Amino acid sequence: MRKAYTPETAAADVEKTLHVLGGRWKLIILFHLFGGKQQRYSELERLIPGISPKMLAQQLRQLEGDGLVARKLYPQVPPKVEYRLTDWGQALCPALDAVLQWAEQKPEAGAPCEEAGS
Amino acid sequence: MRKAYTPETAAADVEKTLHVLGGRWKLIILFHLFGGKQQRYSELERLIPGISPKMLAQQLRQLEGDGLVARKLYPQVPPKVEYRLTDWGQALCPALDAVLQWAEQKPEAGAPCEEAGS
DNA sequence: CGGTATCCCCTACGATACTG
DNA sequence: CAGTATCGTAGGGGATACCG
Repeated sequence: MRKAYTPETAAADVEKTLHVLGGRWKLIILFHLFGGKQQRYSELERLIPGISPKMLAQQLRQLEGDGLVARKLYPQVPPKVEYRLTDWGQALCPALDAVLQWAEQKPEAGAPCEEAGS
Repeated sequence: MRKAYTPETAAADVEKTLHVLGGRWKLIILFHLFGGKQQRYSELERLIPGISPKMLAQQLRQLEGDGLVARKLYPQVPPKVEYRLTDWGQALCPALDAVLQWAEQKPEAGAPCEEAGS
């Protein structure tokens, strides 16, 4: 059974969730990891033009801390680190798809739907 | 047929969409309008403790500009304004529900799922 | 009643230099 | 290779006062 939501609790829960995705680069990182892809730190840096090492590391740490991304360190020299999605992180995909589908439904600015009704 | 997405375009589209919901109070406002509810400005102010008139007006303007909320002005004195969701705004509900369902799936911190696998 | 206008602050973000 | 440390900035948000 689902939780019972009031406007406040529902909003707070969604807000907390969106905060997890709220970083400037997090979605880009996630989309580079969807589908079971594993990427090294330097690979992500290359795939995401414009990101600074500080931001990449920070966003990855936060995603890791929030349980979306798993970090695998190979104890060798030179160091090697791979990032992948956790099961839960991968499970984000359908939810984001729902968001995208909603965005695609947006009526054009000049569409007669909303204006006609009033 | 759905659009074709690369990691960049998908991330950018989701980002744009989440930006629409990104204000500090927007989700709270939306959840107070879901289900066809109409609310006056002062009613929203009362329903949302802590919000300042500036923020309420600003967030409503942005939601209106993004096409989620419709503003209905009754030209009378004293003035009366009612806010409701557009059809598209109401259609957000299932997408947010998908997000909430995903959030509810989050495994507990100590759960053995992720640790055991590696 | 239903808002603006103004001022201040804080945090996310960016650039750059450096390190185990 | 895979990161930290440090400094600087922009704008989103909060408190308050005022207006048609």
